[in-house]
Amino acid sequence: MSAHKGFETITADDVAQLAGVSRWTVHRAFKKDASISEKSRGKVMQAAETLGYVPDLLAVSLASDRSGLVAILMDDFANPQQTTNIALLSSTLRMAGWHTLLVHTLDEDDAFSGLLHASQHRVDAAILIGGRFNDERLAAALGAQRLRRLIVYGRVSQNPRTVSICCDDTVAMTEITDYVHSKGYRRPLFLAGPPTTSAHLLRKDAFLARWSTLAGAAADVLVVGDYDPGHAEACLTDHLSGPARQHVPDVVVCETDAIAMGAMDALRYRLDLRVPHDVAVTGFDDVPYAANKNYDLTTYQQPNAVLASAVVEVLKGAQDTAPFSQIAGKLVVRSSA
Amino acid sequence: MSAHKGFETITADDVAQLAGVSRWTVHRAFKKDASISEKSRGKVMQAAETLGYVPDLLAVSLASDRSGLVAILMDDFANPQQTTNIALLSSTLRMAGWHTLLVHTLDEDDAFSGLLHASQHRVDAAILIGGRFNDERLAAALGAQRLRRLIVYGRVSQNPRTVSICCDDTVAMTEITDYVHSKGYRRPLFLAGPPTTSAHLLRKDAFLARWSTLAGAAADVLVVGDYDPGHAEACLTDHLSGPARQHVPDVVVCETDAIAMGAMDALRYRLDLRVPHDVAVTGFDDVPYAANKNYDLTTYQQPNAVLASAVVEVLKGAQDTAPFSQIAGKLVVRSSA
DNA sequence: GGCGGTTTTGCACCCGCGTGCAAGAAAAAT
DNA sequence: ATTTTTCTTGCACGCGGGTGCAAAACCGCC
Repeated sequence: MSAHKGFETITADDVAQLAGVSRWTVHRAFKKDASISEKSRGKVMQAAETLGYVPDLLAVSLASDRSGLVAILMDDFANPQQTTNIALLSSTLRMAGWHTLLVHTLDEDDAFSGLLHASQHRVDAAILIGGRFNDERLAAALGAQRLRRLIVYGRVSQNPRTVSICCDDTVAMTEITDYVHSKGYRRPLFLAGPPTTSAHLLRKDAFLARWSTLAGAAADVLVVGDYDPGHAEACLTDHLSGPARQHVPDVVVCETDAIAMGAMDALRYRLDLRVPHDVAVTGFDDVPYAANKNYDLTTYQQPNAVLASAVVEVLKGAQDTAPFSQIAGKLVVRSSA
Repeated sequence: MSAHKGFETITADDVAQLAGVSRWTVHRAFKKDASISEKSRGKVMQAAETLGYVPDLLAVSLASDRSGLVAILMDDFANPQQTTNIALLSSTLRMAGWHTLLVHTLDEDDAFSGLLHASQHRVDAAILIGGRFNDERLAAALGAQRLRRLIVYGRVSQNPRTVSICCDDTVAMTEITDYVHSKGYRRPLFLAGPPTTSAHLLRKDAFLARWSTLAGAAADVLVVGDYDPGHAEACLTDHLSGPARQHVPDVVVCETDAIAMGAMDALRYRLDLRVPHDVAVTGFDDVPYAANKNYDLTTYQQPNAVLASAVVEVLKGAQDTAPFSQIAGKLVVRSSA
C-alpha cells in the first residue's frame, strides 16, 4: 500500500501481495474472458474487496488507449435545444457505461483546442452539437490524433469521415409547410436564423420549395440571424414597423422555437397583434417551453431519445456505420397555429 | 515517431531525436522555470513546432497527479438555474485554463460513482451543483481517493472538509420579504420546494422569521416539494381550489423562479386571477426566463459571475481557503410584485 | 592553466496498468 | 509412470511523461 499525497492509493500490487499472486493475475481477475483459475480469481476478488481496490481509469486509459469517455462539444448554453440534448445524451451515455467530457467551446479556435484536449483524454468519440462548427473546422479536427470517431449531432455534415445523426429537416419542414397551408394560411413569413448553420439552409429551402409548390408563389423571408428570442423579437418588430407593414403575414414560420417565441412576443407586446387570431406562429424543435401556456407553440418534435440511442449504437457498433442516419420526428400541433 | 492504431503519435522522444537532445531536455523546454539553456530550448521548440508535438495530457496527469480538469456534478438538467450555472462555470473555468468533466448523476448512488470516476481522472476539484446531494453523501464522497477539493456550489454545507460557495439565502430572502412588506402586501403565501435541500430550509425560514417580525403574524406555507413549474402549478391550483379558497393570498412568495412561474400559470390560467393585480408573485434566482414578458418576475439575482470567479479563486488559491464564502446578490424588481 | 562554483544535461526509477510471450503447473493421453 | 496437451502464471517491455539526483559542461577567477 503506497502512500501518496496524504491519501492512500490502492494499486493492483497491493491486492496481489495480499492475495499472494502476481500483479498480472490481479489484472486477469478483473478482465472478463481472461484465462485464470476460479481459485485465484476468488482470492484476488476477496483481497480487492477488503482493500477497496478499483482499477485506475487513468492508467487504464493510458495503457489501453480507451477511456470510457465521450466528449460533447457545444457552444451555446443559451440554446435550450442544446442543453436539452446534452442532458439527454449524457444520461443516455451514462446508462450505457460512458462518462461525459463536456467541452464548452468559446469560439471556433477554441473548438479545435477542445477537440485536441478530448482526443488526448482518449475519448471513445467526440460529439459535436450546435451549428457553429463548420466543415472546414471538422476536417481540421479530424487531423487531431487519436480521434477515432466524430459524431455530428443534430445536423448533416458533408464530411465523409464523420457520422451525423439528426432528424431530417427537409421532411420535417415540408410537413410543417403542408400543415400551415392546409390550415388555410396564405401570407407566410419565414424567420431564419444564422446563415452559417445547415439548419438554416435546409429548413428555409425546404419551406420555400414546398410553399412554392403548394401555393404557386414565393414566400417572404426575414433573416433574423440569431437564435436569441430577444433578438428575433426586435428584428420582427422592426420589420413589421417598416415598409413591410403593408404585408402583415397571417402566419410566421420559424426556423426554431427560440425564434418563434421571440416572434410571438413581438407580435403580442410590440405590434399589438393576437396570436393565433391575427397571426399564427410555428416553431421547430419542441423545446420544453414550447408547451408553456403562454406560447403553446405548434412545432416539430425531434425524436431526441431515438437520436441519443443512435449515438450509443454508433459507439457500440462496428466502425463501418452508415455515414449518417436521419430519423423522423413528429409534428406537434398546439394552439399557436 | 511511433505508429499507433493507424495514426502517428508524436512523443517527446521524437522531438528529442530531431533536436539532438535527450527526452528530459525536451520536457524541460516545455516547463516554465526549468533550468535549461536558451540554445537547447530553441532547438527543442523548433523541433516540436515542425513535428507538431504537444505533451500528452493523460500521461501528464498520471505522472503528476494533476489534470487541469474540474468535475461538475449535477443532477437536474431541467432546472434552468443549474444549466445556467454550468454554462457560466464551464466557460469561466475554461478561460482560467481548466476543462470540465461533466458528471450527470442519475441518482444518489450514481453520484458517488461519478465522484470516484472524477477522482480517478485526477480532477483538480469537484464541484457539486444542486440540492440532491446530502451531507452524508458528501462525507462518503470525501472518502474517495485523490479528491483534493470538493466545492459545494450554490448552497451551504455543514461538512467542514468542503468549500461552499453560494449567495446568502437568508439575507436575500429577508430583502425580498422587506420589499414585499413595504409594498403593502399583507396576506403572503410561501411556496417551498423539496424539503431535502438547504435552500428550502434557509429561504423558507428566513421568510417566515422576517415576516413574523414585520407583520407580527405567521405566514402561510405550501410545500410544493418539487422545482418543476408544472408541478407547482398543479399544487397551487389544488390548494386554492380547496378549503384555502377562503384565504386567497395577495402575494405568493416562491422559493425559486421555476416555482414562481408555475404559480403564475396557476393563478392566471387555472384560477382566473390577474398577476400582479389580484395576486403578486416573487421568485428567486433570476433565471433567463424570469425577464420574459409573460412573467416579468420580481426576483433575486444571484451574483453568478462572482460566484464562478470565486470558484476559480479557490482552485488557484492556497488550500486554506475559508470554509465558505457567501456573496450578496441583488433584488430585481419587475412588474410581478 | 587549474580551481571552485554554477548551470545543463543525462539517467534511473516512478505513476498504474496492458500486451505478448515463455516458463511453470496441472490435466489429459499414452 | 511418462509424455503430451492445455491451462495458469510470471515477466519484460510499453503507454508518455515527471521526479530527484549525479555526472558533465560551463563559467569566471587567481
